[in-house]
Amino acid sequence: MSYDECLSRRTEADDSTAFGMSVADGCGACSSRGLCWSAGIASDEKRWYDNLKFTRRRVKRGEVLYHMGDGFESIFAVRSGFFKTRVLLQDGRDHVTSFRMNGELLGFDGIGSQTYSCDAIALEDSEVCIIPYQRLMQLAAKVQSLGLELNRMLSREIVREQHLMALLGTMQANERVVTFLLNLSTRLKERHYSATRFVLRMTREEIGSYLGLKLETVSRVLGRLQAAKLIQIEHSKQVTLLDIDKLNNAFGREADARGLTPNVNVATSFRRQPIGQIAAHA
Amino acid sequence: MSYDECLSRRTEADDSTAFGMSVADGCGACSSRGLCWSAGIASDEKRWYDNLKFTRRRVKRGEVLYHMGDGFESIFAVRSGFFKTRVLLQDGRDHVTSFRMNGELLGFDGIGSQTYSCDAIALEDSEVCIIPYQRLMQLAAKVQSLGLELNRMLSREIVREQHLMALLGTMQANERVVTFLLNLSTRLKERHYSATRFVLRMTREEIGSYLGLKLETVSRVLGRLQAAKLIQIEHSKQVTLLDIDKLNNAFGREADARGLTPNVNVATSFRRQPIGQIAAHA
DNA sequence: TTTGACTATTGATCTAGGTCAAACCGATTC
DNA sequence: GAATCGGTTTGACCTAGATCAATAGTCAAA
Repeated sequence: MSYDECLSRRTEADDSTAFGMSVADGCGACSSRGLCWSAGIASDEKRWYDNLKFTRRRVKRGEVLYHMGDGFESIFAVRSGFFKTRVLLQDGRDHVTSFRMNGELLGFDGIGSQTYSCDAIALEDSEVCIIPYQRLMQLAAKVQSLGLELNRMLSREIVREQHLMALLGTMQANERVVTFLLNLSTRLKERHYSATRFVLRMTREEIGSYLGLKLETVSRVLGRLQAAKLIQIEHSKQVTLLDIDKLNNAFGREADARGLTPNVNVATSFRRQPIGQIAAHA
Repeated sequence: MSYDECLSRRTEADDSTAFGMSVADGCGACSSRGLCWSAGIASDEKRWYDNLKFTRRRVKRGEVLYHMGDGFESIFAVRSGFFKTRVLLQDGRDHVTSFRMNGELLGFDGIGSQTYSCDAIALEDSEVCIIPYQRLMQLAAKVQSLGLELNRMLSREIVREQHLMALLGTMQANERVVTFLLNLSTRLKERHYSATRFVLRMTREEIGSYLGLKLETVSRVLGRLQAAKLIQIEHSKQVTLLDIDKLNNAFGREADARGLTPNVNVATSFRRQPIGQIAAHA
């Protein structure tokens, strides 16, 4: 089996539109190119993945990409749109564990138990590439760098979650929200969107769940940041970061590429201050 | 290169004691056998790992196995003893992200960036098997099931952290501590230790850091659990779970094999009650 | 353009858990 | 056996953030 045959699908049957599926152009032509895979792929082996073709699936806003408990078959790469993942607790509580945008991957949680351990839900009309795990691993058996890259991606997800745990375990509400905004900003910038002006795709409640806060608290912190002229919010969703440096110095940090970094580069005395004082200070 | 040669070390030079290193007996003879690897290894391929031999390293209580920022070369399997991992924040705060016992693995966080992203510290005199990542991947290139198993382990770590995030994001202090105790209990039981009577290797502060609580709060919750006759504590460290079912029904759940499960199997009305009332109820 | 369903803001109040401080305890060490 | 030390317990108090409740903005459907 050639590299191509291993993961691409060329038969007419696959070109169906059941569940909104269709065959994508190859990874080589993808606008997310360089975000999903390429980072760690040895350059001399790049040619194999330029020819990859994945089945795509459209997911409407509010629709579920996969459910906790569903049998695991594929991981997914977000082509366009925006997702959240959440774990459900038996008594009805839930917790948002990640937000995923264009070029980011979903479904790693299913590999271990062959069953997804969380829900993935589209927050706006989205499209994903379906990456069948079995076929991916067949290919990895031939292309060493692919297996290594997959390990790296899994490991980075572990580190991302470690940072988020540290955020949940140690940070104040103010810091959490600022860290969240700066992390979004960084990831958008990597995608050549504006780092300072963007739309919050998720509700205050979803932000709160992600950050371990109540929606009212999120709203209040955003209000305070706005009052301090550190950010501006229009129509609840449209955010402008007015002073990234000040935000960074106050609570955040040069957020690194992957995930929320907990390293708060700030004089200790600042950390607990109300936002107004921070703004006044710089 | 044979399977054996790939990972075992037989030369005299390696039999050194620098850094307390020595060559272990093969995995086949290891008392942790079946905890580290075997779960997911296809049975027909088992023979290869029975012959694996890893260099070992002793780590004294309080010593660091690896530091955040150290170059990544190996993952580690705990042979005996007890470890914590923690992430450090620049301003001095830290957060404990896991406790590891016999048969559990350390160092996955280093794969992604080729640099460990946290510290691993022994909480008692311990011994680990050193598993050189490069050689592991060389072997994985030949033994397909090994690569698959590694992915599964990484994925399970992701799920474990998701559960911990849900704990940190949604649970009360009482629930957190009970969940922690039940999780320890489950893991000890898997290792054929007592599920009801065990020693807490970590301080109250470390428990608190892990659970996102202050040490005083941990102490108080433990005190309340004891007053409610759900647990007993001697000399601060020796814990006896007096009624696992009641603990489970109150806050916990049949904790699953890996990691802290957040699924609280409990009537909502219970969740917020002081411990005394819970005990009185059942 | 009105209706209705969400979602977000804002204020008033409450409380779980944090903070501070003192005392205690067991294990060394002098 | 006194002194020291790291860890733990316990009490008194305080506060960040939760809770509860009222209001208002947003958007889509009728």
